[in-house]
Amino acid sequence: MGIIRKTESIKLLLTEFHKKKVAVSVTDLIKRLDSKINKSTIYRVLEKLEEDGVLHSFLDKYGIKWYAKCVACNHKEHYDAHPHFQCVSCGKIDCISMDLSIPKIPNREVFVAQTLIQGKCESCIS
Amino acid sequence: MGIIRKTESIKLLLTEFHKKKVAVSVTDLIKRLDSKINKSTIYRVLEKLEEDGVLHSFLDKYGIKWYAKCVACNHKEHYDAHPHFQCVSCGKIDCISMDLSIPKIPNREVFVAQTLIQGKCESCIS
DNA sequence: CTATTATTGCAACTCAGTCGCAAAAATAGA
DNA sequence: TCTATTTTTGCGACTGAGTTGCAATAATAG
Repeated sequence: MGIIRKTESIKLLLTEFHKKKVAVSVTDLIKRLDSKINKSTIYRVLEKLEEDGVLHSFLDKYGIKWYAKCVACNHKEHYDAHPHFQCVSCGKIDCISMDLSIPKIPNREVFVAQTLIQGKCESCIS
Repeated sequence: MGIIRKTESIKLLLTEFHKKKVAVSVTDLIKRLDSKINKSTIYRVLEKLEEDGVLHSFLDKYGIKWYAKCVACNHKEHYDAHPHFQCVSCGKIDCISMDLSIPKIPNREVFVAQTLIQGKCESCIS
């Protein structure tokens, strides 16, 4: 169902994603917005923004949840076909605009494929 | 460094992977071997077997840790280039023997790519 | 402005995974 | 085979991400 009322928490969280082009981890949001929004609220708002196709989520290599702005997603088609890149040095994650074709597998019906690429980002290559 | 001594726990855990070709979640192993091996020991043994290149690990769509037997891995080259397939109905995970090429990305140094494919397995397609 | 309904904060909880430490088990060497 | 050494195990307590129920608060319709 998603967002019905425009609340302060929702505005604050949307601002976080407007000012950053990269993905943001929920744990990071909780730390930074601690004085302003409750942890449960953060989880609940992000969940709704994902339902609305505003954000998409995925887990990093540690199983931590991240969110990023959707560009081509909406609430009908929300497949996150693009891969995510996590820097092993600084931990930062970017959405890579690259359309990895979802592989077909015999005898199985494939819905989604999530790819997490690991390596060093531009700033961390010394 | 990996396994140094052949203990009962190690034998038991190796048996679990010999009799199954599919991946096994740590939580499942803990439930099934509860009376025989302590939870901490299970985590520690699996970690060592991964160091030795006997098993490889990955996280499923819920962030839960799974292990599977390595076929072409060893302690020097341990890249898990193959994708994993998780059935959204029964939760079972298989290693798919398909060599997805690791994508190259401009300005970044890429080490590993992990792909989790989601869909319905043969038994769950109705 | 008020009634209704969605949203929030709070505190307590769940559950996977980790850690320190003393006890037990495996191995090497005599 | 026995003993000393070192690894491995079990235990219990802990950590930290994410969830839940509920009462209080805030947004919206009318």
